[in-house]
Amino acid sequence: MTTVSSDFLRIIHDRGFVDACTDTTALDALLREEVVSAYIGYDCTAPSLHVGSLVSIMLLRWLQKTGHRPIVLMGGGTTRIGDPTGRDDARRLMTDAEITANMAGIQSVFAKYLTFGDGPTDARMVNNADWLSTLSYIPFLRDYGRHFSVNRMLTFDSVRMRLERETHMSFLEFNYMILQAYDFLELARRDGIRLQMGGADQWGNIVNGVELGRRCDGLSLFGLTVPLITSASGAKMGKSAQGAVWLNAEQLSPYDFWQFWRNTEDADVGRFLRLFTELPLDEIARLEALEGAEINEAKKVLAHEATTLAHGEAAALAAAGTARAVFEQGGVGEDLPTVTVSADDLAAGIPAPALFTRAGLTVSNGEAKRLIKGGGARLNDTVLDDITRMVTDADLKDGEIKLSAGRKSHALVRVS
RNA sequence: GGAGGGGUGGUCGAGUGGUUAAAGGCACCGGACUGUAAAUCCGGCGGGGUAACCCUACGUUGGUUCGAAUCCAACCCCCUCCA
Repeated sequence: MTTVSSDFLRIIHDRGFVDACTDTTALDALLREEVVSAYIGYDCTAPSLHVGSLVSIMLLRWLQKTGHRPIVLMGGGTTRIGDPTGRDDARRLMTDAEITANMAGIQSVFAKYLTFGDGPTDARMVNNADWLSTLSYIPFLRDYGRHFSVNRMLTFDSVRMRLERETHMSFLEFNYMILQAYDFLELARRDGIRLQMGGADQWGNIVNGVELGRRCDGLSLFGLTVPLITSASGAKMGKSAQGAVWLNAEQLSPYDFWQFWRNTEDADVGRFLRLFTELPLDEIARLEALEGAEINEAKKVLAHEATTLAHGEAAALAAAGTARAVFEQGGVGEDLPTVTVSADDLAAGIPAPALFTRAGLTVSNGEAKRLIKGGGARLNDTVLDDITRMVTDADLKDGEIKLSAGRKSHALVRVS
């Protein structure tokens, strides 16, 4: 491994953030000399970001902590094109209204991880719709299109994969990499941004931007990618019992977020502690050395630290408290998902499968019945084996009813 | 524009007139074993119904037939070759 001496590169190397860099030595020198502005682009394809993006967010956080300036680029313009990277079919074109709504959700995530403002190392947020949507076709082609070799573009993974698999790729999508490259040039011109970072799958797009900067303006730009994070058993990271692991509390409760980290595979604990927490490396080394059931302590630390960053310490402690009550004492906790039913409904009796669905533990009555038949459903911690069972106010214990789907998913029913 | 191939469930991929809600794999959800881990094994895996059963589904729309994912027609889209 290359020896680096700048704080930023040293830390991110040691913590396992670096997949590839266009010129480590020169970037290291630059980082020692001046405050470097670096950006990462995020497309607005969903109303929040999920843990897949968290590695890059932590990277921006370290950048800021080591005295540099992080720039968050919202892909308001490029999202209208659709990045073909890693996909073998075109994205559904999104409406401007969807993109705008998604952008608002994504912006709120960054406020928790970065300090925004006007100071030299304060983070800033920019939107590429500001310059992309006003481009004129002919001038753009003459000024920038001539720097792109189609022969070369065809060799990039994102395009080659489509060609090899013989799946359709529209000219619209083909242009994505050109626009992303142009973003880098535009940001370099506007704000002197020198470095673009991103996921390993963005390598080709990033290199295009570095080269465009050199060809057009003789700029010395840099690219750095972080590895795609998969779990030790090979699965793409980011699934919880409720689906994707979103970073917004509205999409995924802090309790479920905490649970996601608590359920990390043993083999991933050390790596995840380095990537997703800011604990000192010697402390992490101690935690990951724990054996057998002891390593659960390390998972709790991971859950606490990661949840504190995303949702604040109070939410992390509350989640831990609920988890302790539910898993270690077999009780209930305030953070469990709650559904309220009317007193009349409950007095009349609610079929158990319907109640499981209303509580969000199952998505349909059929699934709830299957859960019951399979022995995975519990009512107040007692296995429920009758799909015709009616749940009534007689089932209330201390004013609530605890429903469980499997060992890990629980919900509370209360009367309004 | 011409010729040929193809569009199947979350995904990959079988299936060419009836027991096909559609083989198999993956993903996912339960159960057992555990440590709220991994691996392994078992079960489930469109919707509604206690059930009998009903509804929806194999690119789209029509048609043939007692009966269609399977046959026919038109249309849409993708791939390959030719011009």
